[in-house]
Parts: sequence; C-alpha cells; structure tokens
Amino acid sequence: MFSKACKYAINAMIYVATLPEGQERAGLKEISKAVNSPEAFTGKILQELVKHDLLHSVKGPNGGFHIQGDTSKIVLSEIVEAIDGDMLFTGCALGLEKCSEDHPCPVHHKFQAIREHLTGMLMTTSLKDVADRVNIGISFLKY
Amino acid sequence: MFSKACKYAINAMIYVATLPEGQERAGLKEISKAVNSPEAFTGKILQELVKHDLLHSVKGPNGGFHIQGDTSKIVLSEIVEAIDGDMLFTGCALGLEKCSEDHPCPVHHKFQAIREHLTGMLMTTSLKDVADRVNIGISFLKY
DNA sequence: ATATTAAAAGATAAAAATATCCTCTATTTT
DNA sequence: AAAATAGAGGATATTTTTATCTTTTAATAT
Repeated sequence: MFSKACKYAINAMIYVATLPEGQERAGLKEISKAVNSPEAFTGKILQELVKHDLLHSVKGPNGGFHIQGDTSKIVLSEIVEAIDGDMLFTGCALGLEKCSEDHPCPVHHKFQAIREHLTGMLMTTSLKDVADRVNIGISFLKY
Repeated sequence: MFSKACKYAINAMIYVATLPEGQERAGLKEISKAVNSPEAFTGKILQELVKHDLLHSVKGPNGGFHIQGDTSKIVLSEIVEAIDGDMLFTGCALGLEKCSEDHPCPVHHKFQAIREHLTGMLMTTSLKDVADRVNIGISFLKY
C-alpha cells in the first residue's frame, strides 16, 4: 500500500504533531527513536517533507523539526503524495498504462470505489486528528 | 498496492480465463504477449500460481497453461495472496509490528473500513466476472 | 526410439528501494 | 571569534524486486 519510506514519513509527522506547544521541536534522533525508524534514512525522508513544505527544520544547537501552523491543516494524503507520488491515487491497479473510463482494465470500476474510499479518507484525515488519538493514549506510534 | 509480479499474475490469470472452451490452453509466450509482461519473469510467476493450484501446466508440444475447473471458483484475493502474501490483508498500514484492536496505530480504525472494502471486493470478484468483461470487449488487458 | 517442444529449475544480472556513512553548512552558545 | 550542535547533501552499501539466460525435465509427435 505505502512504501516503507512513506510509513516512516507518516509516523514521523504524527510524532511531531503530538509535541506540546512550547516544545514543538524535535531532533532527528528523537523522532526516529519515537517512531522506531532508521535514523539516517528517516533524515532523508524528513528532508523531502521539508522540501514539500509539510515540515520545517532548524539547524544548529537545539535545532530540529517542527510543523509551522495548524496541524489540522495538513492531511495524510499530502504526506503520501510527497513521498510516494500520486500512483496510489491515479495509477491503474493492474498496471495498464492507459487505463481510463474509455479503455478500462478489468477491475477498473471495482477499484474506483475503493480508491475513492481510500483517497477520501486520506484527504480528510488531518495530522491533528491522528495526533490527538496518540496524545490521549488510545493509539500508538511504536511496536 | 500490488507488486508488479502480482499485477502480471492477475492479468495472466484473466487472460487464461478468457480462452474459449476447447482452446483453453495458452503457452507462456502467448500469455506474456497478451498481457504485455516480460516473458521469463512471467514464467516464474506462473510457476508460483501452479504451485498454489490456481493454474495448471502441461509440458511439451502444445503444452501451456490452463485453469482446471470453473473460473467462477477462483477469486482475485487468492491470486494476490499467492504472489504478494497476506500483508495487504493483515499488515498494519503504518508498519507497526503489533498493531491490533488493543494496541492500534493512529490510523487503525480508519484503515479497517478500507481494508474490509478492498478485501471484500477481492474475495467476491471471480476470474469469470472480469474475464467476461474482457470477452465482451468492455475492458482490456493491454495498453 | 528419437527429435522436438515447452514448462521447470537454477544461476545470474539489473534496477529500485532501503539504509548507512562521511563531509559540508548553518546556527547557536560560550 | 571559536567551538559545538544538528540538519543538508553527497557518496556508498545492502536488500529486495524485477528481469534475463541457461540447463534440465517432461510430454508429444514422428
């Protein structure tokens, strides 16, 4: 469904979104420890998220990553698209290059519904939604 | 969503399922041409499908692959499971090892619904369903 | 029986994804 | 201004996936 890189990205973003006001900046080490992901690889992924303006970074002592603005404004689909691209949202399930309404693959219509369900969920689920669940202790980022 | 191998598998199985009674046996070359997949790699995948009893093979002259019994008895989820395993059906969307009702990842419940939708579709869509659509010309296996 | 055909099996190669390491740059603190 | 910190960037390594090639095995036809 998602690549490993994308899973790490989502987990990392959720973790940063769970940070309390005031201490809303976390270093790479802290993040990768919190979500149980390989540090250096996670660094690359966070760089990509920074490039996509989903995350901000500060260098130097006490530097780290944080989310600028409201976490309710960032939705999961943005993270997925930043890391995995839009194949999940637009690509043919069976790999046909020109799969469309006019020239549909054998599962085109059956998949359409699922895709809409999936993208709908990803486009309406904000970081705040999921981070809140972690903060109140009803869902988890590790193990 | 699916690996390339799995897409080739589904396409190949659909193609074999479209063959008319009597000529219901196709060689590797014919199949890979029909679904636009790399021949040797497709051969490996078909072997795997044979091992999983979803497909049967005959060696020698006029040999090839065919489906024994009714194509309405084989559903897409069996093909997916044979090639990609059950991670799509059981694995955590965010990669948590012990994601469960008791210890859910942040998107566990939101994904539950989508997973049920997806697996429901794959478990109820038979090869006959999709092959018929190809045979009457309303869906396609290539390009 | 022999030759031919086609899948099975094994070895190998190429590409992509995942992961690590080292150096560079920006920032902060002293 | 100098030292220390931490992310950015580049190079490299490993693993997995995808793909190909060669040899073997089984079946058929002559």
